[in-house]
Amino acid sequence: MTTARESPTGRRAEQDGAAGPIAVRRSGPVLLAEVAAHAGVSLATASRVLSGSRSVGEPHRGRVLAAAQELRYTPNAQAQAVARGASNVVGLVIHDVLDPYFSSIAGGVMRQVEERELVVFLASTHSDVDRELEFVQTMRSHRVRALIICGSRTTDRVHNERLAHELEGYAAAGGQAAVISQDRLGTHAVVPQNRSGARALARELCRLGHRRFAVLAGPRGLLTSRDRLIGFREGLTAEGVDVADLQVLHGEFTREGGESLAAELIAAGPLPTCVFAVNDVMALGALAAFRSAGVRVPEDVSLAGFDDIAPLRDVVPSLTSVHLPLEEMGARAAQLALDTEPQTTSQAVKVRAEVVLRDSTRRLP
Amino acid sequence: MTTARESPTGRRAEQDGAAGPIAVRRSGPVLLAEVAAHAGVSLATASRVLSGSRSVGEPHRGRVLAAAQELRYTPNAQAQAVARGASNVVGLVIHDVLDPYFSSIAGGVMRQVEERELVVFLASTHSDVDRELEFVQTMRSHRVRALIICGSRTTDRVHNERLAHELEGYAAAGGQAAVISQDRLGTHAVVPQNRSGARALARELCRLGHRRFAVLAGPRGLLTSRDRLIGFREGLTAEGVDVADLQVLHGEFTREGGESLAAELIAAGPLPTCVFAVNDVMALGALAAFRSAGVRVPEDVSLAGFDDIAPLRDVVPSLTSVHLPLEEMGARAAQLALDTEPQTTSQAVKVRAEVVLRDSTRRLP
DNA sequence: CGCCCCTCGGCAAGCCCTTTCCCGAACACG
DNA sequence: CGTGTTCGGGAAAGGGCTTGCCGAGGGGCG
Repeated sequence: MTTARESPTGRRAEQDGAAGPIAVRRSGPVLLAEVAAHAGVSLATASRVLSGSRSVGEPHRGRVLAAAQELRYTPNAQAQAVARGASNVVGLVIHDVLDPYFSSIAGGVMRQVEERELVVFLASTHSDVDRELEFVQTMRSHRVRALIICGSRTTDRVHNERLAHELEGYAAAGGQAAVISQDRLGTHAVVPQNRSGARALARELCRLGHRRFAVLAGPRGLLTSRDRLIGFREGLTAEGVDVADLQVLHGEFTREGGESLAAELIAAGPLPTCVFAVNDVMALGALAAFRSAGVRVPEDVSLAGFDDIAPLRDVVPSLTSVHLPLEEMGARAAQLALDTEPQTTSQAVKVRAEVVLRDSTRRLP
Repeated sequence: MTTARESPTGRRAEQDGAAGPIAVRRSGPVLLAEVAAHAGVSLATASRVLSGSRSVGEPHRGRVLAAAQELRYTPNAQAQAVARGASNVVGLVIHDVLDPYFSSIAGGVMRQVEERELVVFLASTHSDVDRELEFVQTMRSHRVRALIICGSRTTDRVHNERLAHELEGYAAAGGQAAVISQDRLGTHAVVPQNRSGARALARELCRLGHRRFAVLAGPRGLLTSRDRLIGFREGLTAEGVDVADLQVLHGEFTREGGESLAAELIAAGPLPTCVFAVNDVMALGALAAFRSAGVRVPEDVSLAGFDDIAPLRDVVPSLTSVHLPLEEMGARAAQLALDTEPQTTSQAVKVRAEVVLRDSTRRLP
């Protein structure tokens, strides 16, 4: 022991002779070369022992291992990635970790990633399309082996094209990408059945006797919101409800959005018998708004959401929603990106949406 | 003026003889050398233009930029990190993304990280101490510039020592670390006032007239749980409540844990007037258990938690808890790790905990 | 007993960048 | 017109690691 510091790895410090205010730094990480020297073998041998790329005879093997342990050697993963030409990191781009929808998906992705002993780069866009683009760049620059993007498709043509372009660039550079909630990007895709889910929900609500509805929708440009709205309309029509009467309010895709839209709805006059918030986060906001306005759910108005996010478990009244297997969606996307051979044609996985009727929607007499 | 075409930067495929814009789409990322060749300048010049490390004359500058754009060049961040000897990634180790406590903290960390244009490696240990250790290794191996660990200290001496050892190794290799909820590890630390927060809570509950309490605690070895329990006891004592009567049940630090402990409590016989769950996730579990057993909160029993996690907003009755500024804690930890000069003595930040009385705890007549 | 093949170390040439060093050209000034 | 000073560009030396290739030794087999 105690020899750890004397390794003669001369840096370029020798040049400036005595004049150098720079001390003998040698404080950085331990190098493979030092391990090799310590063990009295060549660099190559040390490398082979530690990365197990080829068998190495016992005497040397043991010495290298011992040296590595003693010196507390940690391989430089960056350098390894460069040398091997392949990294073991996965990129994950979501809107926001704080949103249970995204954190559930992230959870699913991470499970898969961990199983394969990879690491994940997490980036959150906070719903900013430019940041999304930027992150694809970043991830590509880090040469992530797989990239999973969980955004929401918009009608913004320019952005869609740019994104597709970036992803194509990423794929051309040899990466695998999977996108959740978006297709037509030339990558693997995991897409929930927004439309048919909403349609089924409309049907169930109609069967409970509802005829007058309001929809709290997200921004107009958001396809997820739009699909759900369209599906809901279709469902109503199929049940013989006149969709001309349907009140549709557009707002932010957030809790605050739901809250203010619900407030608006209350202010606007007589409530419909049932309100459909196109996602659960908005539904929770709406629930809060109703509660603080003294509107009882479901007695005064029924309320349904979409996604079936985790925090719903603890809400009273329990919220009717359309269940999406969020973790599974994340996991599936990760599998697509990680287990598919590059160059394979991209797959699109449809995820089933299932209506779950709970206490927030009552049967009308 | 030489045509500068002589650059023999041939790639491994040099089959198409003279001239011409590059047509052969070699798979894999575009290299800096290709950009340089395309622009007709040297590698060094291209590098300087793209990383802005030194001024480059306009004619060349423009050509390099154009070439990079045309070829869709993306620098290899890994190689850059190796060459520069510094990476721009931050490691974040938490227990579980799905747990709102951790995702809030993660949110705070990410905000700071994003502001600085860095990226984060996220790892979740699922409360497995060995994985925690392993991840510190991994992060170190990736040479993350800063490492933030958000675990919970246990009484497991061996593990604590190992962790301290790993972190010391990380620091010795030049990294900055900050730990949330743990101190004495020789790193920066952000620690909530668990004990005094619980003490204050106990006081408030006593002032509401409660005298008979039960505590739903986490695993015995978890210091976070233990500190809160101790603080709670202290608070009770200060208010003249005999802690010998205190029922303490230990279980998992999760929703299920809270749920089954509450069920146990119910089964055990007459309920105390107030139950303190040492964290909110457990409190939510307990609430569910009470509800399904027909025990009304707060009429039949008062319930208080700790942490004030986000989903609490939508729970009825609104839950009394001890507020911790979770996002801020994450942000603070990130700041400590990112803005402090290496070699500085490590700082410990105490985070204030504040009792928030809500509807789940009623005043006794 | 000789041959061949197989195992295992080591050298050195990569991987893709950055950065230092150095030199020629361009500019200012006396 | 010479000299000093930028300034900009190229070549080459790293940065820490992997790996193709060669050669030396050792065993199995004919």
